[in-house]
Amino acid sequence: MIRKKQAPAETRDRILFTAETLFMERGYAATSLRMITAKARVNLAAVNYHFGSKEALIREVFERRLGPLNSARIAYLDRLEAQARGRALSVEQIIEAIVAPALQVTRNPLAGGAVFLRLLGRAFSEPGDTMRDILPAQYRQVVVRFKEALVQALPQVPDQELTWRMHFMFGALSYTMAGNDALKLVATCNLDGGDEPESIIRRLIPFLASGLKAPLPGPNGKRSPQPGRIGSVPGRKAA
Amino acid sequence: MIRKKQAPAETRDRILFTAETLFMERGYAATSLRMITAKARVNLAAVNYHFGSKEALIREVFERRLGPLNSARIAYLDRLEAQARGRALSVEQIIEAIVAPALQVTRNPLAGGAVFLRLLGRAFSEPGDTMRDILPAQYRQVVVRFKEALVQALPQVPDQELTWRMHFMFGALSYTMAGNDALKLVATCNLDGGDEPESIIRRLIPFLASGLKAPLPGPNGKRSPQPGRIGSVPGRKAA
DNA sequence: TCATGATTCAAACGTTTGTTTGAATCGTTC
DNA sequence: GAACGATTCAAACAAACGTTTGAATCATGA
Repeated sequence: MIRKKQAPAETRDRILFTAETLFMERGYAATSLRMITAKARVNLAAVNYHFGSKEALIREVFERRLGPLNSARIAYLDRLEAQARGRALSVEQIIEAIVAPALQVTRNPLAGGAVFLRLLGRAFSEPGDTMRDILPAQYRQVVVRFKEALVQALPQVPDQELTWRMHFMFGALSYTMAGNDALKLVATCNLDGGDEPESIIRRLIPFLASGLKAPLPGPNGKRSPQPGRIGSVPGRKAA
Repeated sequence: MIRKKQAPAETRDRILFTAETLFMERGYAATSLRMITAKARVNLAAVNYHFGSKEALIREVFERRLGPLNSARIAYLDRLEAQARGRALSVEQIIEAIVAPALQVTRNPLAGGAVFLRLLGRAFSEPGDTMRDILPAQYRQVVVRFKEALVQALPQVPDQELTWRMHFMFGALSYTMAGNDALKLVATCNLDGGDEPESIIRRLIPFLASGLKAPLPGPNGKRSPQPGRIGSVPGRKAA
């Protein structure tokens, strides 16, 4: 007994799931609605019927995943702070509140699995007007909340410096989540067994924590520890 | 007296320059040849005449910039090692050899300026077969060379751990170079005067150096300093 | 001055794009 | 079982895509 019609709302979900994968594999602009509907085995017009347009589809792909993920991050941080009872959290704990919910996503295929995280990592460097609207709206709350926590944990780091270090952290984070193929480039040694999400994160947290806690350039911020102008050619005549 | 024909090879260069900008602003797949030729004020067929195809154009855009940049990085590292006369370089020096040539590119509009670096940062997370061929070929030499240098500078870090830390470093680096608009996201404070390339790099180097030099998880690498399984929910019942 | 090769140009090529249409088909309710 | 809104379907739409063509135009050396 084969069903000729799928269950209601099943077409919608299958489009979302397939689009998520294809956007990750080939990018937004390079993925056509015909690829999505063919792979999802739904009619071409179903996308415009259920979502209205291609842009509305990609927006939906992100919002249904990013909302819960970022809410989990904030909830994780809330619980840590409640446990600390007023004492400042460690930098490692704060970073853990960012990456642990993401790790849980990779463990749960129903929440998007690793596919969505790779898509998310790529979205951060995808240009175009589409992402410029979606990401800031979804992330503003998280950024403000974690910035406050980091100010508590690192009171000696000036505000502007901390903002940049958070920027660097999000860079390494989104790049790592993208599971970039350029990784194979760096891998001059075999990474056997060390590339599961959990072990990656165990390596990433100390790296980021040390970066955030890096010593400041100088007491007054005027001079840099290394002498000379950065970018100037080191003594050619000495060689 | 207006010239009706441009100087030879001027059309070629104008296509390269305009394509570089548009690929940066809108991405590869979302940029059409008609946009490029219209903005460059050349004929549509000029692209296929001078380059053969759209894919050959993007390849040319990258290769003419990336080759010199990576050669400069290796030359910079060579000079530092010659100056050191057998002594191991500091991690900060090695990182400087990576970012300083990039900084010089931003100072020289003829070498691509900041436009190419933003394009490059985005290319690392752009999917598709096109980039999968170009980037590894252009970067293999650099990666091997700098890995050797970092092994010297950080003999206590295991090979596999160092590979991952280099991966994180390239992540933060390419993300920063992309000058991502998500930066505005993190900026809850004003970054007045602190966003020139030079001052960004002065902040980036200590961050990355501290990350690379981060303490190892444990003497045998079995246990993590923070107790408990990462990703597990911190005591809900305690809150 | 004329012939030659390189380059530019307008126009068209065949595909593919996102979107729309109107009829067919479904599950549900009366 | 008839009627209904919701959904699916094949087909077509105009627009934009990368590419090709053949004639026009250029710079150059004989």
